[in-house]
Amino acid sequence: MSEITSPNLANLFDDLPDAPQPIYAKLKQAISLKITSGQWQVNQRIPSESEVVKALGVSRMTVNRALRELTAEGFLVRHQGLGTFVAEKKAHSALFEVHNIAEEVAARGHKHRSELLVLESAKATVEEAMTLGVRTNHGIFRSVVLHFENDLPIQIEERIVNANLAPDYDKQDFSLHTSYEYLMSVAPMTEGEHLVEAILPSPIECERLRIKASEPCLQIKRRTWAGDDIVTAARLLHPGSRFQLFGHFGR
Amino acid sequence: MSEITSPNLANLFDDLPDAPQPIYAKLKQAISLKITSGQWQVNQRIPSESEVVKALGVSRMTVNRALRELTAEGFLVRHQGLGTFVAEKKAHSALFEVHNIAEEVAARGHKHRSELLVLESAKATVEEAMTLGVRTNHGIFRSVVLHFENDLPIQIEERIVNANLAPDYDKQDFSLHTSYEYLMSVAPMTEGEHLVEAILPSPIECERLRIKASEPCLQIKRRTWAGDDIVTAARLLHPGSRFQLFGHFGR
DNA sequence: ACAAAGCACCTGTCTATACATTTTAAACGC
DNA sequence: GCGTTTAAAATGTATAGACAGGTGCTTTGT
Repeated sequence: MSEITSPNLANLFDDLPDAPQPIYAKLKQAISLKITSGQWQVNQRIPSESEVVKALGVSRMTVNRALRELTAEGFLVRHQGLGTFVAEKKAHSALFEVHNIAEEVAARGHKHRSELLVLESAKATVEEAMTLGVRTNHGIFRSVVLHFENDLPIQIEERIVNANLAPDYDKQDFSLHTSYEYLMSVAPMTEGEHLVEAILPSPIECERLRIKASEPCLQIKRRTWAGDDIVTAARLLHPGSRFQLFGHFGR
Repeated sequence: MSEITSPNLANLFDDLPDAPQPIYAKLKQAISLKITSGQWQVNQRIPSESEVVKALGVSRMTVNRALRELTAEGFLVRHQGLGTFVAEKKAHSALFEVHNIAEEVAARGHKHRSELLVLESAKATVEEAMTLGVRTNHGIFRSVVLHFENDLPIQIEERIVNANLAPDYDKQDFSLHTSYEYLMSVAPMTEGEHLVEAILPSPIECERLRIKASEPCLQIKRRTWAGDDIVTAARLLHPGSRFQLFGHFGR
């Protein structure tokens, strides 16, 4: 609850595809985009319901529904009498925080850094197109990043990115933000799937992770979509001795 | 969409604590109770919004909110023009189906069988009480079951069960139903958490799973609650070469 | 000066109404 | 009898209005 002033609302609906969808859905999308793109910072106060009503000429109940659902999804925190604020944690990491390893490491009070090992642009091979689950001959980016927690390797992140949706992926400075953060800003994910396995990594990977050849690793393969388009396919490799997944479900 | 008739609504608010809470919340609680208690079966049609309005004298928007949120939470499925139905799948298995390995094996068209290795009744040790997260000196059951898929070991299921909630756990025939199925029938879970790790199993476990000592395994530790009471804590061990977890998330 | 009351603003909920869209079934025309 | 139209019912969304309750600032009273 640091900021009290509310951001401008004139450009709320910018950069939004004008696919026919309900007002509340457009509002949700616009607001979550503001948040994931970083235009609205964590703990910043966002416009009140009545402000949005006045600015956009919609009903308060419609705004209320959008804000309520975004709150349930973890984007926002609301306080009666005070206002609505951008939430600390991310919605989709309610189950698996590994989306953004930098954030998770920071949450444990540890130091995070990363090394960019590979970053290249290419036409997708047949195999990569299969992995992405898209029609062939898409332009793609491929990146490999090694993440550290307190200078100990914690994750190898291998990623194929749909160049159509993230045209500037190769121009990013991944020491400033993770690839996940950049991808969320240009193509916020709406769906995803992951596959979790226990494997023995390759010798090269063992070396990079500084582990013995016999140490099992958690491998998470994940594909994420924005609408109907696949955004990225990632393979995350964690040393079993330094990492575990935590999940919670409840009715 | 099998049943067309709607269940009775007179007793909707029975068995509900009359803590001061909003109408929509009471409705949600009452309906989810009908479902988890089995009074409303899967795929059964539930009363329409207007029926609830007439029966309970509340606004349709209030009913709509309750049903909409329960749908988002996976309890219900709604079809415009048709009605509202009890959802097929359990909410918590949307991510991890390993709750019921027998069902999952059957879904793959394979043969499932299991061997009961250990089944004993005891007072909880301090360590077990810690694992269960309850006050000490609870009566518990402990079981170890080996599950096979097509006669190949696929899971070691080690489990501690709260005897207060499942008093007849030791009298079950686990060749007829899995422990998960029995526990769901006597104490339907409302919450759970799991911890996923890649580990190297012990020599005994390697022998039971018929794997080499160097083969990594996926270990899932899971605790589940029914209301405020913990029901069971389980440790599930899967050979990495024969098993992977699949999850899906979407907005 | 200081405490109390008042007030503005915010979220939370509930209601009543309206219209759109989808589906099924009944009524109708031939 | 068969295809078409129509109507009813259900969900989906949007609006306007009302009141409750929480928070913080301002005004008022002493």
